[in-house]
Amino acid sequence: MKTELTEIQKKILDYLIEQKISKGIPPTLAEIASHFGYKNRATVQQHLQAIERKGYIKKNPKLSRAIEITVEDKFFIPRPVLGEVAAGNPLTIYPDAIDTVELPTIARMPKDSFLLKVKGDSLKDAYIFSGDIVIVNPNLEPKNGQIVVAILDDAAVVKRFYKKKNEIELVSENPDYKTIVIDKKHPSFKIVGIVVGVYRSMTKKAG
Amino acid sequence: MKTELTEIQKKILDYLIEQKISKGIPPTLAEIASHFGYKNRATVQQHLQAIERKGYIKKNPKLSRAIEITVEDKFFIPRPVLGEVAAGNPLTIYPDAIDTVELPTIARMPKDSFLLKVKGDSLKDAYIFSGDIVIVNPNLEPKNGQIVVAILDDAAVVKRFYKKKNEIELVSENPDYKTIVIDKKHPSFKIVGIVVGVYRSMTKKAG
DNA sequence: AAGTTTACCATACAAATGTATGGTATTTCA
DNA sequence: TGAAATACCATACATTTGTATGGTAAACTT
Repeated sequence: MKTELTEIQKKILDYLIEQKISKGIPPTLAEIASHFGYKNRATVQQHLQAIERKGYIKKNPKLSRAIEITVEDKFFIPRPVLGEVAAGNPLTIYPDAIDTVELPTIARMPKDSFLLKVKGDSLKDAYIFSGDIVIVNPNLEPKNGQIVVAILDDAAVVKRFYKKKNEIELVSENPDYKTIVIDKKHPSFKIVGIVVGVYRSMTKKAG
Repeated sequence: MKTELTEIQKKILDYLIEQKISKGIPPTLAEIASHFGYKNRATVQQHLQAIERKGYIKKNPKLSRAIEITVEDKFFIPRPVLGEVAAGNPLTIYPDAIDTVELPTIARMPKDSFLLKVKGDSLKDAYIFSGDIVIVNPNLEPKNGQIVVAILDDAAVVKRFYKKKNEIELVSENPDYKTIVIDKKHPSFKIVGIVVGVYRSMTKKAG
């Protein structure tokens, strides 16, 4: 049976998965060491041996970058959904996770991103629908035309973003909803982040 | 602009793509050399330089296995499209053959599921669009109404599945496309898997 | 109190790896 | 006919890489 990983081992495994997905190739020992600030590769080597002993990875001896990740269930990674966000009219973000989705690893977002569940159909024409999960990155500067999550008077909306001279426009793709225009100095307005991906699970609805 | 690759260069690029998809990591020079029967790595080295010069790959100097494939559409190898394959084929019957997916050469992603990129808009009303990536599970029995990936005479389609008495119906959500009806005994028909999720990256299009 | 696991460090070394350089033969093209 | 591109070969070399070995210190069992 699989033993539990220690915190550090977990972090290293996470890094392996992240690198494999984002860069396409697993890192070398040296790269892992450098990322975690280790002064030599032997430290990493020993951690990998521990992780392998516990059955989470498999190493192909002598070959470079030949770390195989054997926790295949990890194809879907459970992630907390932080709240619901309105595509139509504003809705509140809950402080705690309201749900969990199993996100495919391809959709694996940079660490700083989070998930929100979309309610409403105002982004219909941008191909985002009620029930979809949007992946939000809070650390990107919004560019005109991008879809953003914004907070307006304590409620969150998903809209297309346009910066004008003195104000910001939040546009719905669906003509049924009016464009929101906000003065740049509006006190309770804040861009939460940019929608970098959309995921929808099909397993429930079978019709 | 990109220059044409020679036959051998093409074969090497194909091998790079195949390895990247099946093994997860690009091969080393030595591995390529051994696969093609070259006696030394310098030969491969020169071919890679040529391929890079022509813009199909990018190499990260000094790092092992650091071959980046820059022709990203090639990540999914296009399979013949129903309509085009046609030329005398019985398949020309189905006029909506334009709707296809591109199958990865070796769809051997993590154990259970693999990814397909959707081309065409026949599933528009099921909220799946051209460019979306669908996650396919080959180990589930298709139920009526579920969206499946099927192979029909060397081309792959994504459609909603309905089992009738003697035949199988593959229905497009988009009324522009006609329903495909296949006899259950059709020799070259095969269900590849069930679509369990849809993912779309928003990072590229910015308006 | 003694043993084990975890978490690092340092040094050492053979093999793997990418790269540089120079050479030969064939084909392609102006 | 001659230059250029292609397709190989061989040798050489500095790094990179994986791995082995030995050591220290803290934390956690038993």
